[in-house]
Amino acid sequence: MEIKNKLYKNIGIHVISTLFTVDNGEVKILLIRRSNNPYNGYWALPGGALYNNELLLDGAVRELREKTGLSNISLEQIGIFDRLDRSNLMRMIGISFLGVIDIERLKLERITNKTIDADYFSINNIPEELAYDHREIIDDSLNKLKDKIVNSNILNNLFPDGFTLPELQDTYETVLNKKFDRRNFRKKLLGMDIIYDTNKSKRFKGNKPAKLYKFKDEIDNKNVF
Amino acid sequence: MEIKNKLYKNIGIHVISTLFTVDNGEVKILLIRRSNNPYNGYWALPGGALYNNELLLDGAVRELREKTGLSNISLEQIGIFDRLDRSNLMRMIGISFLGVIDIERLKLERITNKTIDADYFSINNIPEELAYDHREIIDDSLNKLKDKIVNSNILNNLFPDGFTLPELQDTYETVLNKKFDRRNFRKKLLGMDIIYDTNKSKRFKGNKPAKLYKFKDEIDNKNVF
DNA sequence: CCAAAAGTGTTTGCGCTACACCCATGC
DNA sequence: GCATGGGTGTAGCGCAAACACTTTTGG
Repeated sequence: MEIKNKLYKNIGIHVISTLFTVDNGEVKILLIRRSNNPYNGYWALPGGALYNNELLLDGAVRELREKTGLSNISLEQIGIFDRLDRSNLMRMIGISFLGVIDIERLKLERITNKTIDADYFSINNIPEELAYDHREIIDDSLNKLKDKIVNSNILNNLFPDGFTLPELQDTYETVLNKKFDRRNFRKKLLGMDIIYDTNKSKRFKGNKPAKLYKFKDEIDNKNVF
Repeated sequence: MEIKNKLYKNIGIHVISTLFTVDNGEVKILLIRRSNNPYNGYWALPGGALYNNELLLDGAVRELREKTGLSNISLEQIGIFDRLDRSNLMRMIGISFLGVIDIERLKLERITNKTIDADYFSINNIPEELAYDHREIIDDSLNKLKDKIVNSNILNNLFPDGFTLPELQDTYETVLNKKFDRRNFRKKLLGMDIIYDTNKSKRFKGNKPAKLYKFKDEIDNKNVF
C-alpha cells in the first residue's frame, strides 16, 4: 500500500540529547560545533535524524556517539518539540533526551574525539545563538533534570565510583539552587532506604575520609525533596 | 536540498488521544471502531496521522474531531511509542495525548455522530484486542491521569459547572482507587488555595445543597495527594 | 596541635490522620 | 419528623526543620 497524500510525506524525527554534568559548583552541558549546513559553525546539542528502522533511544545513542565519540551513556526521553519551522529542510519533530555524565569522562572525550569540535559550557554561560531550537530544549531539559535527581538514581552516573554524602549534598544544592542542613540531609538520605554503603571511602586533601554510597537500583515513587 | 538517504524517508507520526471520564464510580474511556484497514473492525483510540504542516496538538484535536465529532477538547501530550512494528504501512511514531470530558458530553456525542461507531468503556472492561499498541497507550495514559488529577486543574473538564466537594472526593477515590476521610479531604482542598467557591450550589435528591467549587487556573507545584 | 571537613542527637512545630456529632433539605 | 447526605472541630502522632559540638585525618 502506497502513501498518496502529500501531507503525510516529508516528516522526519530529530533525536537530540542534553548531557549534563556538575562540576565545581556549576551545572554544565555538552555542546558540539556544527560542521555543515544548516547552522554551519553554530554550537548545538548533539543529535541528528532518526533512521526509519531504529528505536528513538537507539537513534539518540547513535547520534551521540557519532557526534562526540561518547558511548555507554544512559539516556532518557523527556520532551517533544514540534514547531513547524524547526528545520528548513523538511518538517522535523524534535524528540529530546537527557543524560548525566561525570566530568572526567566528559573532559577526556572532548580531547580524544577529533572529528568535531566539542566543549562543555556552564548552564549560565551558554553561547548566545544556538542551532535550531536547542536553547529551548536545554531549558526544558534542565527542568526535567531537577525532577530526575529527586526521584530517580540518575546521579549514579555522575559518580561512577559512588558519592560521599557531602558531595551528593553539594550536587543537589548546585542543581536545585537551594541549601540544606547537613545533619537533616544525612538523616533523610540514610533513612529513605534509597542508598547503600559501598564499604569504600574517599579522602580529600588532609581530612577525615568519607564513606562512599550509591543509589539503589529501584527507588521509584520516593522523592528526596 | 533533497533528502537522499532512504533511511530518513517513510517516517510518519500518529497522534492518538485517550479521553477519560468518570461515571458512576468507574473510569471510562472513549473508543471508536475502525472502518478501514489496517485493523478494520477493531476498537481503537481516536487518532491518526499527523500532517506535515500541522502542530502535534492541532493534529490530535483534528483527528479527535474527525473520528468522533468532539471539539473544544483540551488535550495534553503525554507519551511516545516507537516500536518498529507499530504499523505495517510505514514507520509510525505514536505520540499520545490525554483529555478529560464530562460524561454527559460524551454520551451526547456518541449518539449524534453518525459517521463512525464510538462508545465508552470502563477501564476494567476494555475489548480484548485493540488496534495497534493502543492497549499499551491506554495503560500509560491512565497512569498519567493519576498524576494529572493531583497536580493540575484537569478535573475542571469533568465538571463544567463546578464540582461539590463530595463529588470531587468520589472522583479522586475512583481514579486513585483509594479512600479518604471526608473532613480531612475538605480541610486539605480548602486549605491549599487551589479551588474557589463559585457561589452556586447543587442539590441532589432530597438533601442539603452542596456548594459548587472550581479549580483555580494556576495550581502548579501543588500536589493534592 | 592545628586546620579542615566528616559525622552525630535533640527539641520544636506543623501538617496529616483518626475520629463523632450537628445541619439543611425534601418528602 | 425522618431519611439523606452536607458540613464541622479536636487531639495525637510522625516527619521535617532548626540548631552546635565531637571526631578523624594530614601536615
